[in-house]
Amino acid sequence: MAKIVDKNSKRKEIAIKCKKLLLEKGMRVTISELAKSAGIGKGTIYEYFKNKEDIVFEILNLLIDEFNKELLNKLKKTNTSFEKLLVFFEFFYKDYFELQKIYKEFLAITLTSSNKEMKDYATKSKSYYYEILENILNEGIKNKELKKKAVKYKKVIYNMCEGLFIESEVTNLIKNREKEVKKNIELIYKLLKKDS
Amino acid sequence: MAKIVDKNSKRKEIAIKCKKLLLEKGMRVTISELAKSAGIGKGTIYEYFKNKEDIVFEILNLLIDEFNKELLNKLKKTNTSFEKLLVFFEFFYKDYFELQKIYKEFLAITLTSSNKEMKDYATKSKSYYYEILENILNEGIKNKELKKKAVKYKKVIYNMCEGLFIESEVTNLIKNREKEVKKNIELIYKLLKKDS
Amino acid sequence: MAKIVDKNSKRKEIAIKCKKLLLEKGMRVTISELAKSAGIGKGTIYEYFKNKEDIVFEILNLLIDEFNKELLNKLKKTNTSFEKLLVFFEFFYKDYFELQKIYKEFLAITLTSSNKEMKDYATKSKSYYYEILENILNEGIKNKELKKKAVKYKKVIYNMCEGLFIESEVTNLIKNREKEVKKNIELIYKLLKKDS
Amino acid sequence: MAKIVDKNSKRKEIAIKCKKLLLEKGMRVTISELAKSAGIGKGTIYEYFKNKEDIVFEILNLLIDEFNKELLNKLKKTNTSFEKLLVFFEFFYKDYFELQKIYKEFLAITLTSSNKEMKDYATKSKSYYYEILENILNEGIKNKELKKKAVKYKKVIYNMCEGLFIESEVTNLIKNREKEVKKNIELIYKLLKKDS
DNA sequence: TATGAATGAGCATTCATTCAT
DNA sequence: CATGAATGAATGCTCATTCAT
Repeated sequence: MAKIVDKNSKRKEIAIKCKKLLLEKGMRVTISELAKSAGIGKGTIYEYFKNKEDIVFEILNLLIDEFNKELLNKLKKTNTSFEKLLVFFEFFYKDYFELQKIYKEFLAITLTSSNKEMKDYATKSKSYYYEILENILNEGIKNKELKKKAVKYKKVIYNMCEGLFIESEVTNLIKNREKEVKKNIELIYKLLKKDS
Repeated sequence: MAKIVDKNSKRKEIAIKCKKLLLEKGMRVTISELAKSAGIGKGTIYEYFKNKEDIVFEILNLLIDEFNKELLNKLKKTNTSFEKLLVFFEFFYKDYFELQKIYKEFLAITLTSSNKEMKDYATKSKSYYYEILENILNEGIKNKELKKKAVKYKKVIYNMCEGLFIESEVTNLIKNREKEVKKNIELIYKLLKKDS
Repeated sequence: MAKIVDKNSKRKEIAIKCKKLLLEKGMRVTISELAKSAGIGKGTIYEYFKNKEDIVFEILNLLIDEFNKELLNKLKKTNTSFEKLLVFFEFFYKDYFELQKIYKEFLAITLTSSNKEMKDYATKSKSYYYEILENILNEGIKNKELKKKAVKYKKVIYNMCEGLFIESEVTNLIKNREKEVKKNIELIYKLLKKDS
Repeated sequence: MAKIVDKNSKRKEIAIKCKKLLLEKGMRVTISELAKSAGIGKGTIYEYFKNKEDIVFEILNLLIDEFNKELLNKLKKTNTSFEKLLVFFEFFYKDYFELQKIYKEFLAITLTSSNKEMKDYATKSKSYYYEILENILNEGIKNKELKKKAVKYKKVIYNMCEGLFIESEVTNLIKNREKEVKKNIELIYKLLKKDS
């Protein structure tokens, strides 16, 4: 009998080994490079992944899973809803520096190609963050920190931050992204604060 | 001196002739195609433009200038600051449908490559829109439609819309983009209205 | 000795299981697919067959054996030598439709690669058909249907049909292959008929 | 002004330079090899040919044109229709040795892929040879060498030879192809001779 | 004996850019 | 000034075969 390999765990294993290179090179990384960085042959990649997109996607998933786990951890350690909001956004911009590069590539690809799987993934992913945001806002409402209608503003808040991310990547208008994000969240927050 | 002016006007002339093709084919257009559509030789492109980016960029400029001109026209025909806000964003999403395709590609490129010129351009461009937005908000304040602090929210408003654009392109979460944008602008607007 | 017999019968067994797939996919079938269709591992193929050619070849043998058996059956049911001639050729063109696809691929490979085994096989196979044809013609002579020299024309007859097969596959000149073959056999037949 | 090149004559020129290599390597030749053998860059091939098939096809055309020209020359130098028949077939088998290899590849390709252009070409080509054959037979009839109905046998004759070609390539049954062809043509000829 | 995981050679094609004319 | 012919780097993917278990 031949060695039996758990295809799924091997996928993960390869993905993990390729993580660093993808973060360095972005989508421009070649299959050859990925294979080398994983210490396997080019053909082996195709034993575990359908095509280049498939492996890049797997690594992306890996990174985002890590990110989400840590995000939840960080959120637990905060008290007020405002703090939570800040953590929510600063986390991505400040702590997960690596992920931003990939996220940019992900955005770039999803904006130009119309890959259904990526779109589905983005949908699922964004829904997840909306949920977290909703929970934060609802908690704030419950704690009398925020007006009742605050929860309606989750899209405003999230997309403002997304927009700021784009702005900070695409223009020279933002010197200090963390400050800028904080400042604008504060602005919104002021309007949503109870008794403002 | 005369030469430089000529060079510049020829640049414009070529760009104008290539406008349609760029809108059709997006950034994937080839130099050969552009040259043919301008009725000139491939080599001639390189007499007037440094490289492919340069010409694509020139055409982009042209398109955005047109867009801006029409935007100002539309804004003149509106009355309240709220109307103006709506026009400001709907214009791009609804009326300038073609431009969106290019804009997506522009975003995709600027997000991944770090082309200084494109960044400068995006900076200039965004500043310009911020200015318009500021004017709208100031006018609203002057007309007692908006609270005094409303003007501080220009970044919130703009980037929320940018974020919504991304969301509508990248996820399946938005069925009707115009409605969604309107809804969220209304939400912000409520908070910024005088006596809200 | 026993082992060798086992090896051989296992070869046949595998070949039988792969028959359908080869007819479906032609020579472009992959070893993986063949192994799967035989319900065995890829490596096991190489226990029983030297290489891909070897297994494809074995299956081909199998198919042609079947063909030959049925051909003889059909021939038994005919009376005149002319009928037999028609059956002989129409059988392949009309009844064994699937086999033609493989035969074409077989021809293509044997024409380009110079595989000794395939050549030997083709030699054996063609000799066999020549023999059948010779028998038919001799019978016709015995029955006073054909001139004595008719048997010399076996190569003329056979290869004319082979040539017509190629023509019908490679050009647009033949609309109805069966008719064309019949027509040309008739032409030859007229010349070979006793008292023509 | 740039150097102006007659695309069509350059095509021919490249094809001529690649002729030898194609004859040596057959369809398995690579674009790189062809380019090198023509002393040009790989990309230049694609300036003059749509794809690999296109260039191979062009070279094939070239070879067959040469062949046809020489064939007509040879035919002029013969007297009786029987001689002409022999020349017609021996020419290909004996004199145009190179062409056979390519013809085999051509057959192989046309048998497996269903390239419309190649099929059209084969149709045109075969029609041309049928015409020559028809002329030979008609001349023989006019000269009282052949029976009137002889012309009907052009397909029989041609395809018999085609079949013999295949047989000689694919089996070991034919030691001396020229003799075999001659023998079988003689057989047919005897039947078609006036007063046979 | 059976397996299937691992392998890597092999190849057509595109296109921005250059530069000789 | 204008041209367009020439270029060649760059890359994803397949699949027959091997061999460790």
